[in-house]
Amino acid sequence: MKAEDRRALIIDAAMAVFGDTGYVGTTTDQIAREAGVSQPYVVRMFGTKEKLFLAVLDRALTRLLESFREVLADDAGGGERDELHRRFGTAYIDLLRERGLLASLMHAFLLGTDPIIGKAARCGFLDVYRFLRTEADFTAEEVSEFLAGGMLINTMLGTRMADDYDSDPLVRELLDTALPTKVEHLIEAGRA
Amino acid sequence: MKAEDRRALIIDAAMAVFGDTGYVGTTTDQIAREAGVSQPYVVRMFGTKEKLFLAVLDRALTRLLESFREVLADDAGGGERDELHRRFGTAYIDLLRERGLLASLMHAFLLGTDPIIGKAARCGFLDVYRFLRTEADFTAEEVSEFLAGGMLINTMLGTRMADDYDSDPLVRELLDTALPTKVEHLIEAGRA
DNA sequence: GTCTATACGGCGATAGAC
DNA sequence: GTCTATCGCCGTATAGAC
Repeated sequence: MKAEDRRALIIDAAMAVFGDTGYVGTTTDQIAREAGVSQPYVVRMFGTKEKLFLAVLDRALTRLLESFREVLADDAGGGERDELHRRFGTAYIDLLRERGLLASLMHAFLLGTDPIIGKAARCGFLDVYRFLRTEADFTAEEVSEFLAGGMLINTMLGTRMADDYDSDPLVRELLDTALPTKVEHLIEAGRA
Repeated sequence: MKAEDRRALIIDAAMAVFGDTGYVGTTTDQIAREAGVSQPYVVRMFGTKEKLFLAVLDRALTRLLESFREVLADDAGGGERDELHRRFGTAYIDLLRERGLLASLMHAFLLGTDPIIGKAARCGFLDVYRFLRTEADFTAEEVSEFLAGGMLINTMLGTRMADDYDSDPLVRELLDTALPTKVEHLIEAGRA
């Protein structure tokens, strides 16, 4: 297999595991096993664990903005404002299908004290903010509200709250209210 | 010094450091230095690092609900609904003064895959949800919106976004919009 | 391009003195 | 109640073969 394909494969594996157990809590060995390669090869290919995480972060942000740009392209300024917002919400929820993507993002957002990763995370968050504000023409209040909902979803994902969806009616209410669309994806993601 | 006082002191120190670098990213030695004691003593007093983190989590949740109950007590059902919500928001922002409290909470919320800490985090989150829903009489939608705003604040805290408050006008707009009241506390907290 | 073997450092936890 | 000394493990990274 070519290095480039292997690289993409390892990034996907890393995203999945980083999403589960965070940057510090994940070992390069876990990632290697997930990707079906040896631990030293993972390090060799990316230089350091830190650089691998940065690659995952970059991938996640690229996918996120890609999805959002698609929504914008499909819309083409014709429809109503509320409908557009709803479709951004749906696009976000759909990203839950890509294992570890939003979870890795969220973990990155809590690494602000790390000089390298922290800076990358702030820049990435701002890129999303800038997109919604300028390209999608949200007002500052609209962006804030949209991002807040997103962070609540990410938090629910992080707590694995969906694991208790059936056993606790309060959890059911919480998730049904917090999510803009149906909850199946989150439950899937939570249990994967 | 008595063990009980030392215990409280170490919990405070641990909250500060865990808030900065998370559960896995924090060493018991860092906590010990912050508390001005030896590393083995920290472990000795709490048994394990995990139990120490659980103590910090418990402390944070207790303080949070304490603050909220005060708001409710002061209000006594007299004022308007919106005003009460605003005061809950202010109470939340005030907790940013207690170093590492909200940040440690947020880190706990991303540890859902940990069998022990994850369960505690889910229960804690639900306790807050239950309080707002039943004691404070929020509707499910009101709770969801309130929590979403809180999670956005926590995320901004985690990214240390406030460090760029002066240098980037977009950051300024983001923080000014995302925070229900004035931003000074967060900036303080972000730079402490 | 990918592996095996291994060096090296760091961290949680224990032992035991004072 | 608190410290010093230290063990043992684990994880990243390197060396080098195939």
